[in-house]
Amino acid sequence: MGHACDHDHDTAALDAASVHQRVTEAEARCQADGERLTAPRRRVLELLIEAGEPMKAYDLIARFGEDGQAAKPPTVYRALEFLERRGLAHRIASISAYVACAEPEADGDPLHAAAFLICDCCGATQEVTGEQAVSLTRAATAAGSGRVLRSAGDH
Amino acid sequence: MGHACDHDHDTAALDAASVHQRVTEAEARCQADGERLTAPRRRVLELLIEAGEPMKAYDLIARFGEDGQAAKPPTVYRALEFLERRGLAHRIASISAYVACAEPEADGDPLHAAAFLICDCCGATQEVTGEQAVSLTRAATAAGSGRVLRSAGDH
DNA sequence: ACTTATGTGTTATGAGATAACATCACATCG
DNA sequence: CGATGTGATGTTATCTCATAACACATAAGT
Repeated sequence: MGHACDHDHDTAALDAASVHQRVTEAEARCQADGERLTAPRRRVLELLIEAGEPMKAYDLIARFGEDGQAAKPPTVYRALEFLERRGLAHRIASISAYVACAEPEADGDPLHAAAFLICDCCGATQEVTGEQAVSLTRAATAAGSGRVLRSAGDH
Repeated sequence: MGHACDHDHDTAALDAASVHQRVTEAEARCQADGERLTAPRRRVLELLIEAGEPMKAYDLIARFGEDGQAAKPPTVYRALEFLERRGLAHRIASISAYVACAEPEADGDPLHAAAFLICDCCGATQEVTGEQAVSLTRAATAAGSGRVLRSAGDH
């Protein structure tokens, strides 16, 4: 998901401490819900948060091991499935990529609706939720200035 | 995309004559725009209209030949790319499927925004456009009664 | 007719995702 | 403590989805 354009997006680059903090918060939320943020799940979440942008599954697979060792696909796909279930990550089907949720605790429901503004020229994304998503969807459609992907969770 | 549930969706099953009519209309629109609805493109559009529901690319590939002969993947993918470009079909990334556009002439822009209500239990879909899409997106999100996928064309 | 655009046919391969099965960790209960 | 059930992991293999690359054909424009 490399950027290759001259304009700017407000990318929230995270330092190591912030990444660790967000992972720890996620762990606390899982424990509170009686779920286990196990090692591979934690590792995948960490990679997603570090990246700060959508990542391809096979990039996660390649980066999984501490020493540059790749993981086996099911390891990462299962972790992603868990993270999605817990509302900690989203799959963006239109670009076959995965991204850490920007606001895991935005509302009571962890499976909150999410929308993504995806820059057509460089792939940068921004997540929005709730009513904001609806109005941004409308605005983006009117402007034709990008793709908007919106998906609600299963019932 | 087989249905396997007991409830009903208003599926607009089309007879052969209606299919033919819609293909002919599409052809007329293409000619008017200086585009060519060539044989493979026409065939793929016909398959999509006949189906009346989203179809997987490889199902189209399998059904492509008149005599049960499969097509080669690029043949169908190229046709789909064309149909999408002309606003005659949509790709539904969340389920990796393709569907004939329900209202190719809904507005001036052939690349109109489209939204799909996808039944989580049987996969039945319904396309909506324009402002209706926005309000249905809102409603479906609130109800949690399905997936909503919305995408605007490139600029 | 010549040339350029665009579309097609074909082979091969890349990218994304999951099925199936064995094994392991852990909580719970007898 | 040990048995048992449940959920998570590791591993192999395979499946589905999609496109690259190249040769050939068929318009459309001059």
